[in-house]
Amino acid sequence: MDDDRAGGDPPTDFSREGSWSLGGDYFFGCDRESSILGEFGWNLQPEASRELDRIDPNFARCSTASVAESAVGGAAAAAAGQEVQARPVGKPLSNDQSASSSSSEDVPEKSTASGGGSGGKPLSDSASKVKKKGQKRIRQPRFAFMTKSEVDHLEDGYRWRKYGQKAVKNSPYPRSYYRCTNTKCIVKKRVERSSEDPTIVITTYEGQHCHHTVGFPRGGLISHEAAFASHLCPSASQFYYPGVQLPRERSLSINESQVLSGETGKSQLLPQASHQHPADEGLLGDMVSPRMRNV
DNA sequence: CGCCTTTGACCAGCGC
DNA sequence: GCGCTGGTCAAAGGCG
Repeated sequence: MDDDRAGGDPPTDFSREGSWSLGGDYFFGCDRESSILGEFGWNLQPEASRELDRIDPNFARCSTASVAESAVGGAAAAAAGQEVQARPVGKPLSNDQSASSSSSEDVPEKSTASGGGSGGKPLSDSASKVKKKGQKRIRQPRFAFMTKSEVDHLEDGYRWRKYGQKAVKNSPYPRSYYRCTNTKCIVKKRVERSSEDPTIVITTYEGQHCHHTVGFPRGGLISHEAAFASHLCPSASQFYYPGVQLPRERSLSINESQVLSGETGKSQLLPQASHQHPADEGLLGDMVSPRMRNV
């Protein structure tokens, strides 16, 4: 239940997030994994994938997701030793059309130069920013997942600075916007709670880190630990990756309807690792259902 | 003192 | 064309 907002009833009004919703179903296969992950800055060894396979063959194909997610939330899940339900997600795509409109935004950084960010404004130059008129905001690769946690901001090995918060329509919980504190890094992430299940935190990452994770000044564990944990936490799901278009079949292997209705691969993975540090509560809570969405 | 959070306003994209 | 909503900016305040 929790994990799913059954039937096309997106928790947080994803449907509305045009830009975040899929521009087209993009999944990628294992081949892409590493690259994808790499793009996101989640550098994991191939073993991770294998590890995953070993743990749950069913997810083998989705190892990518697993890895990626694990890099982020998986760690926590693993650490916390909580249940992990993997489930791909995708917004029902409306097909090509939608793809055309919103997906167009993710045009690789070419479009713009200025847009990218270099910038003009002090802090915000990040890539996907709203630049001048006429210039579209550039979307970075994104993926989202749901985590069961009491804390909104889950630690993932990087330092984030909150730069905004907005009330979400149809949800009593606000959505927070974070940006990587590394000046050279343009990664951003959004954090919001499911309106249906407050215990679920929906985190969406955008962009890729161009640096290594860092320790937490304020305490917490470091990336290594998280990464390690991630290996133990195979969560599966599929990635929606804007830049990669996968074969239809693949993208439909777990179709949206399933996803939305929560019927899908709701596999529960029980990470045996409990490498959790007492202070890690904030560390990516318990991954509930990773949802990779395009962007 | 530096960094981070909060918060209101502004702007752009999208749907109707 | 208009209105709504999402996303971002930037000033102010708080905390370590």
